[in-house]
Amino acid sequence: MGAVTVQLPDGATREFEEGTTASQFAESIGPRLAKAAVAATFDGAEVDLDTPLRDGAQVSVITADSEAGRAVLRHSTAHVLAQAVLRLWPGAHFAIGPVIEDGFYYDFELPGGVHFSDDDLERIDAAMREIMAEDQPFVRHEHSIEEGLSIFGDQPFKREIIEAVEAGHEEVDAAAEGAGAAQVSTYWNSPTFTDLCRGPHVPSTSHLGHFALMRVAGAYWRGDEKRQQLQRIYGTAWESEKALAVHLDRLAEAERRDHRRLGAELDLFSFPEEIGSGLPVFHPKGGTVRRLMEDYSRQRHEAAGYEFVYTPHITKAELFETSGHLDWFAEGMFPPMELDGGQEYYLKPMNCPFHILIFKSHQRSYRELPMRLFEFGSVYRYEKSGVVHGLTRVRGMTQDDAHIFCTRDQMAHELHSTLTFVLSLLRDFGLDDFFLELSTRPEEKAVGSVEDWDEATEALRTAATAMDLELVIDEGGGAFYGPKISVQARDAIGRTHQMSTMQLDFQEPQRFGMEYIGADNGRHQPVMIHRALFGSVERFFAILLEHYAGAMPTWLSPEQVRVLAVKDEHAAYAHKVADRLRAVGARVSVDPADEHLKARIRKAKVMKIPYILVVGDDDVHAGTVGVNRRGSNQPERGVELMTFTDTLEDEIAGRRIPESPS
RNA sequence: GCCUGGGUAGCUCAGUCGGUAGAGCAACGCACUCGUAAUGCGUAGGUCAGGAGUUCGAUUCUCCUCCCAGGCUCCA
Repeated sequence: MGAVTVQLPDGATREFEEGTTASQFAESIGPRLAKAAVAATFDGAEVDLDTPLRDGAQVSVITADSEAGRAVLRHSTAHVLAQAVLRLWPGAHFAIGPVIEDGFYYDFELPGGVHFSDDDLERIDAAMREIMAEDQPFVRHEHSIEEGLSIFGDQPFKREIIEAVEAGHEEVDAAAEGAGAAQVSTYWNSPTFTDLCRGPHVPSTSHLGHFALMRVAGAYWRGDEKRQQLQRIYGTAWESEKALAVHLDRLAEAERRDHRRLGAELDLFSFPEEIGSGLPVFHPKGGTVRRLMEDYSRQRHEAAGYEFVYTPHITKAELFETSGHLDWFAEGMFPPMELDGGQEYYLKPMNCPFHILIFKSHQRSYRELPMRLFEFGSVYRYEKSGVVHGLTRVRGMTQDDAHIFCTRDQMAHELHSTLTFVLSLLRDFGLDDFFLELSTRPEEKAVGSVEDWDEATEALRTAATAMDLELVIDEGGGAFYGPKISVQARDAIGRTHQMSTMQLDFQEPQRFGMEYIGADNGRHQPVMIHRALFGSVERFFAILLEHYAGAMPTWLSPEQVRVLAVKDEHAAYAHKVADRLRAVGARVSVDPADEHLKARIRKAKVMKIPYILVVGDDDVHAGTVGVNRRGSNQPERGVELMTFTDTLEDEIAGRRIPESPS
C-alpha cells in the first residue's frame, strides 16, 4: 500500500494510506467534523466524500452549515424530489434541478400533460421522506456522451442538455447539470433512478430531511417564453430543523411586513377593482404620508438647484417617434387613442421628451447650464397582466423625475453631486445601507455609437467609484439610450431594493436636435442626465412601509399623537393638550372615553401611532400627560406637557429615524 | 402573456355531494366612566367577483371576462 500526502486548510500536511476517502479524512480529524461533512474540496474543486484522497492536494471538508454545504444538501434534496415525482408519476420527464438562494427547484413535464396541484406537494413530500428513510446511496458514474444519451433515452430534456454540450453550446449551464465536453456524470440512487449531475452529493439520502416543499409554478423550458412550459416545484432545505424553522420564520416576517397587507391594515391605500389592475388609490392616511414624502423631496430639490415643471399626461405619437420610445418601448405603452380625425395620442410612459421640449422652447445659452428640471410626473406603462404587484409594479405611477441638461465639461461634476444628493436624501428617509450597480450597454437594444456609450459608462463609473460604496457591474442592463447607475438599498430585514437610477443620455439630445450657444458663440449639444431618486413614489412608499414594518418615523406618520381621556370629565383637558400639540404642527387626534381605556390603547397600538397620551385626574391637576411610546409597553406617567411638546417638536423637525425600525 | 391556486359581510375565513348562507373582528345602538394592548348585550350588513350556459332550481356544475396571490417571461 502506498501513501498519499495532503495539505489541510491550516497549511499542515498529513499522510494517509492510499485509498483513504475524504470521509475517512474528516473522521481522522474529528467525529464532529465527520458528522457534519457533506462533501469535500480537493484543490478547490468539490468532490463527494467517498472520493479517495489525491496525493499533494489541498483538502478541506464541506460541512452542512456552510453556504457550500447547504448547496450540496439542496442539490441532493432536489434529486430526491425528482425521484419522488418519478415514483408517483411514472413516465414523467425531468429537466433541471438547480440550487437557488435559500433552496432549490426542479422542473418536470408530467405524462399526458398533467399538472401538479397544491395537494400534490403533500404526496411528493411524503414520498421524499420515504426515499430518505430508505437511505439510498448517491453513486457517481462517468460516461461517454453516447452512453449518456443512451441512459437518458426516455428523458428528452436530459438528452437535450447533453446534446447542447456536444454541439458546443451553453457549456456553463450544462456543466452544472453534469454534462461536459467529453463526458457526462451521473448519480445513481436506485435501480429506478439516475440523474445527470455534476455533484457533489451527500453520501446517501438519509443525510437529508430538513426540507420543505414551498410551491408549484409554471416555468418555461430554458427560460424561453416561446418554448414549452414545465411544472416547477420550489423547495428549501437546511442543515437542521432549527435552521429550517429560522428560514420559515423569516418568510413569515416578510409576510407580516408586506406593504399590501400593511396598506390595508393601516388604511393607507387600495386597488379598487373598478379602476383596474395596477392602479392604486391613496386614502387620507396614505395620502398624508405621500404628501410628506413629496414635500420633503421638493424642499431638498429646490435647495439643490432644481426648477419645477409640469407636463401633460398624453401627447401626440410624434413625440415618442422622435424620442425613439415607439421603436424601443412600444410594448410597454398603452395603445394609442385616435383623436381629431386620425391623430394618435399616447399616454406617456416617461417624462423626458416633455422636459426636452421645455429646454427647446427657446434658444439656450451655456450660461443657463446646468439646467435641472424636476417634476413629480405621472406615467402610465402597460405592464403585462402577470407582473403587476402591489405598489412596486403598477400601471400608473408618479416618478420624482428630473432631467439635467449640461455641457460635457459639467457632466462629471453633475453626476458626482447628483449621486451625493441621492444618498443624502435616502438617508433622511432612514435607508443607509447601500451599494451601487452600473448597468452597461445592452447588446440587443441600444441606440448610438459604441464610443458614446463607452464615454458615458466611464463617466458613471468615475462618479460611482467616488462614493466609496460597493460597486456591482450589471453587464448589458442599461436602457436603450444610455448606461445607468442604480442605488440599491438593503432594508431592515436584509432585502435589497433598486432605488434611485441615474442615466446618462447622449441620444435624446441628438434625436431632438437640442443645442445651446457656447461661450465660443458656436452651437453645441447638451448632455442629458435622467434621474429619479425614489424611482416611483409608489414603489418608494412600499419599500419604506416594509422597511419600517408600518411604523413610519414620527415625521412621516399620518397620525403622530392620539390623546386618550381616562374619563369623560377629562375630555376638555385632552382637547387642550391636542390643541397645544397642533400648535407646533403635530397631527393629533383625541379619543373620547366611549370605550374602555385598554381597548383604546390597543386600537392606537395596532394603528402604530408613535405616541399615545393618556390623561386623567392627576394630569389635569398637574398639567402633565402619560406618555405611551410606540415600541414600548412601559408608559411614562406625569410628563410635563411642555416637555413632551418640546421633545415631539424636536423629533419631527429633526426628521428623526427610530434606532431600530420594527 | 403563460402555469398553478384563489375571489363568500368592511377585514380574516367557514360552508353549500345543486334547494339563494355562517363565525370572529370591524361598524352602528344601549349599558359600563374605566390610569396603559380587546367590557357586556343588542342591531344591521351579502345579486356568494361579473356575464352566459346546463337545470324545475346555480353561490355550488360548465364556459367566458375581470381581479388577486405565487412563479415563469418581462422590468424602460
